[in-house]
Amino acid sequence: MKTNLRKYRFENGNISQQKLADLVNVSRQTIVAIERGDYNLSVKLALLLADKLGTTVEELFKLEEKDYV
Amino acid sequence: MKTNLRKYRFENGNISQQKLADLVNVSRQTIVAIERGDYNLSVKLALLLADKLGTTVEELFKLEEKDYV
DNA sequence: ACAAAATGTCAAGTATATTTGACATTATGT
DNA sequence: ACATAATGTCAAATATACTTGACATTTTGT
Repeated sequence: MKTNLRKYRFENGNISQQKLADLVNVSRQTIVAIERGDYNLSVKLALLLADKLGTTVEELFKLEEKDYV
Repeated sequence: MKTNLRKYRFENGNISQQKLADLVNVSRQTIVAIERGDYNLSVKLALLLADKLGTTVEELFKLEEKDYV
């Protein structure tokens, strides 16, 4: 699964990892892990992130070939 | 988090839990748990379900008041 | 140049998503 | 009425999301 969380984090207020983490109530390490990719976060967190960054889950996280069954 | 997976499952080809489970490669129990609600599935599975049911994650899963920080 | 903020990364612990198996109940088709 | 498919539910095991803490490196502002 690919993500452009980092891109949206910069484009949307240029917010720090820590600040974003606080906004959605997770640890900074979780944000780091998500940005690093290959991290299958929960849909609730994905919805919160999309909400705070003013976008959609589909825009923030994209399935790759290997993800489809 | 609220879900209308069940509604979409019926409206979209009237597919059985087992068949949907097979489509996204999880066990039927996982589908049951998701439909029962209060189940925080992974975003990858959410994206797959939305894809197979021809809708979006946002349409399939909605945050509730208590989910917002 | 210096201090402070932001980021990268490792490791160990806790919470919970997902699986497997099994059985009971309810719906559906013939 | 009967067989089969679909669903509800429980319990135990495994995989993994997420946390906490700690330290090093890089970036940014003055």
